[in-house]
Amino acid sequence: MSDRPAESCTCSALRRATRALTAAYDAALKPAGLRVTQFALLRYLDRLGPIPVTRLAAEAALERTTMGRNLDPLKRRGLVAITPGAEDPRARIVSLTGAGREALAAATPYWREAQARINARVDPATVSAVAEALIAAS
Amino acid sequence: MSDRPAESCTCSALRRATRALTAAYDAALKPAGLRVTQFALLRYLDRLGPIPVTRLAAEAALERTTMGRNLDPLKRRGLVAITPGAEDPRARIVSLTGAGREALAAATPYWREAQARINARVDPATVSAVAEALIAAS
DNA sequence: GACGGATAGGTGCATATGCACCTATCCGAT
DNA sequence: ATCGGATAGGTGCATATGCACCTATCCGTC
Repeated sequence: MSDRPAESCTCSALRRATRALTAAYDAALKPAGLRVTQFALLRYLDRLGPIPVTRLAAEAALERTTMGRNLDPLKRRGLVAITPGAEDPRARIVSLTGAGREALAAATPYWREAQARINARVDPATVSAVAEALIAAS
Repeated sequence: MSDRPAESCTCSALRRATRALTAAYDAALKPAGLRVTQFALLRYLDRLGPIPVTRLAAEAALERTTMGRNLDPLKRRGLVAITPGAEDPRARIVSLTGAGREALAAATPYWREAQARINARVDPATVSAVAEALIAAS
């Protein structure tokens, strides 16, 4: 057991903040039956349209296999559809279903509420700047 | 598929930054055979001394059961020991073993290196401030 | 001393994350 | 036409995270 005040770990501090923030968003989205990760994924699909898994993963800066698995619960609930690519049969094209679009629309007000609550207390531009700087520095 | 530029999700941005930062720290700590979560846990134990799981979880702002499971790989590798509490037999007292102390010491230079690299590029005080503000706002 | 709420912890389940390794297909060079 | 590297994706494994629900023990009150 050491003495001396411990220098705080930048990474652990950020992980902790992310846990707290994720819990807040998840709680806000709970009535819509989505987690913030799932909501973000549906939003990507809405913005990008039908897209292969690997490109979707690149867009979200997620590991390819992670994206594959994150799609599973949405697939199971019928919010996204996965079809083989027309040109390249290896590709799996992910797209929003009607139910997915509805779920996204239903969840968006809850997300906006969470977003507004947080953004009112912490300047979102600052958060963005810090986040981008950390990504660049990593 | 909507048009209009998408307002970026504060939570997703932070999650993404945390993934990147965690990967950087994990890579830095790889020679020491620890992940940043595990390193942070060993550091807590070093600072706090033998401590029951629930209190350790509270210190780290982690869910109690999450802490229990995060201890598993460290337990398996003999870096921490878990003994029943002397006064309260329900309590499980977690403590650093000799091997745990050695692993912590061996990993610390790698952690410092990662910490220095990041802190040189992103002001750690700003990161701390943002992290704390987000925790308070959540 | 017995009862009942509070407290310490564990287990099952589900999601989130990434690595190592595998298969299948594509496509350019020969 | 074929061969070999590149590319799309999946699976197994391990960790990280938290919720719901369970047991065991403690302790104050009667």
